[in-house]
This record gives sequence, C-alpha cells and structure tokens, in this order.
Amino acid sequence: MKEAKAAELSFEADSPEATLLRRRLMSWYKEHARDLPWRGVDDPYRTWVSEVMLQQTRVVAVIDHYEQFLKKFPTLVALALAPESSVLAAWSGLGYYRRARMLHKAAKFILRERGGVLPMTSAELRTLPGVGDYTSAAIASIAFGESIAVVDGNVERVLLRVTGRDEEGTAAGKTFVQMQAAALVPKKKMTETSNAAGDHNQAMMELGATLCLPRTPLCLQCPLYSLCQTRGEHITPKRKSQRSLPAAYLLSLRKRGTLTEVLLERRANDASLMPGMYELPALPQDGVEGREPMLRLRHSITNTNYYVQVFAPRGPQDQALRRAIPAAKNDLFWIRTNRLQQQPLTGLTRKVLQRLDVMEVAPLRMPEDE
DNA sequence: AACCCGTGGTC
DNA sequence: TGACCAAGGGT
Repeated sequence: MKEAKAAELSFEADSPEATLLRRRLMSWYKEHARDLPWRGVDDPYRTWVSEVMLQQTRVVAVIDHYEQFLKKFPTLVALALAPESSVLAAWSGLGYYRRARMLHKAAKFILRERGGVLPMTSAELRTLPGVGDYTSAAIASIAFGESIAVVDGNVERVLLRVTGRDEEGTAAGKTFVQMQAAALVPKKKMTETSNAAGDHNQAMMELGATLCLPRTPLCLQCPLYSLCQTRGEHITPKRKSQRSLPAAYLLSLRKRGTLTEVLLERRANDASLMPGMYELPALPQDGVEGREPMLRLRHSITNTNYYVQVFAPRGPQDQALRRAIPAAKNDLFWIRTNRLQQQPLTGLTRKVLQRLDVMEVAPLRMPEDE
C-alpha cells in the first residue's frame, strides 16, 4: 500500500497557472519591494558588485559596504587598477574574502581583454572568476534584461513550498527547481521602461527573503497563498554542530610624534582562512589568566562562536603581555591608525579597533547629505 | 558530491 | 549560551 503523499504542483511554461503566479508575484513586488541601494541602478558594474557581495551574505551587511566600496572604486577600470590590498580593505567585515580577490581578478581581466566592458550575456559572464550559475543569471537578467531564471536559496525554498516537492538538497530537487524557475521566468524582452525577467527574478528572491522565510513563513501575507501546496511546511537538512572557544588578543599602541601606531600581525599567505590579512596578535589563553580585558565580545567564524577578550598593556613597563608573543615573529607590523582604512583587516580586528575608537568608523553618508 | 570559506543578528 | 543561517562559488 502506498503512503499518503502531499499534493504536488508543476508549472508548465505559458500555462494559465504560470501566468497567474507571475502576475500575483509582480503586483505584490511592485508594492512591497524594499528600497535597496542597488535597485534601479543603470550600471552593470554596480549590479555585478552587489550580486557578488550578496553571495551568502545578509542584505544589511552588504548595505554597510556597498556604498563605501563604490565610492572607492566607482568604475570597473578603477577597480581593475587598484592594488588588491585596498580591495580587501574595502571588503573587510564582509567575509568570504576570496570573492573580493576574484572580483578584482575578473575586473583586471575585463580591462585587459575586453576594453573594460562587462560581458552582456549570462554565458559569457559565467566564465568570469567568482561568477557562477546564480550570479551570471542575476547580472544578465537584472542589468541586461536576458530571459534567464535565477535560482538562489530563496527561489529554491519558494518553489519547493509552492509546488509541494520534498526534495531539499537532493540533485533531483535541484534539477526540478531549475526547470520550474525556467518555466516561470517571463520571456518578454527588456524595454526602455520595463525589465520583466529581471524584476521577476528579484521578486522571487524578495518573496523568499521577506515572507517565505525558512523558519516562520508569513503565509497570510503571501501573494501566492492560494496557489501554494504546502503553506509553510519545509524540512531543512541538519547542519554541523557549533562549538564555542575562548580567544585572546593583544592591543598594543605606541606614539610616534602626533601619530599613533597599532601592532598587527599578518596572516600567512597559505593560511586557509583569511590568508594575508592583518589582525591583532593572538595571546595564549594561559598568558592572560587573572587579567581584566578591556573588551569582551562574541565573534562567529563558520561553525565556531569565539568568546573574545582583548587585553592592553597597563603601562610602558608592562612587558608581561608582550612577552606572551613569540619574539621571533617577522610578520608583526606597526601600522599607523590613520591608515587602518587602507589595510586588509580581518572582520574581528576591524570590529575591535572600531569599538575601541582606535579606528574611525567610516560614515555611511557625507555630512552635507543631511 | 562534499567540503571549505566569514559574519552577526536573533531567539 | 548555543544554534541557526543569508541574493554561492570553487575545488
């Protein structure tokens, strides 16, 4: 005897059901789309930057970096001509630093091989480093109006729920979602005033990001409620368990005339995590017993929650902390605090230095904008 | 295919 | 506190 199975739905291109979903989705999107800095920009370079930043990264974190990054690198050529360290510096705090390296590498390639003009098709975009299936489709549809479906984590969740499939994470589920997304994306060409495919793709993602949430979907507000087979049921795969670890760092400052310098350590180039980036020197846990930290904070890296303490020498003659750091290290540098914005700092180091007012927090807007 | 790469808000 | 996880890509 067969087990009872939930109803399933499958969309055919150009079917009445597909048309209905598109219409409901778009009319909802027109009213509820968030006003994000990269929405409505008419510059493929900016779309590219925003899409790379958004890979596995929360919108709020991207908002914090997007404007600063584009102020520093306003054009593809500006990015291509910049040193990699300054690109990493602008990326500091966003994580997945390989994205910044690949973005920079791709910009240099485009300047050298294509006269600085970004490719206009998903197929060509797909060949760039750091541009995969998702990002190539996103840029091609949003910036150039190509009728190609975007599939990200949001789209996958929305479509599995709407259709009632229970194949999360499987290869068959991936294929099914890709087919469904392709059947739903409008074929209409971009015009002067409208971009059907780009808007549809953004609307699918917007629905997943704001209503069709992983844990607690807001089904009663959903424009697809009457079409939806599950109305919220959704199984997610188990993830690796988290762990917690203590960590201690040294904050060492010195004066050079009117300037202040801070001691930083450069991570090894062959480190798997954040290679070549600068951070406060780490202190062994047993070297800080009984001392009072000047700052405590939590910092999460992948599957680890670090409970971080930052220590500073109590005076010029307090050598105990300095001695805790092996003297033989040749990767220690005194960095002027007014140059920290130009340094590729790890996210934790940037956060600590900003929190302790050693490093200025770059303003999001200029004062004259107020 | 499975694993690795960063981060921080939230509950 | 520990756990969850977000507009993925590369290997």
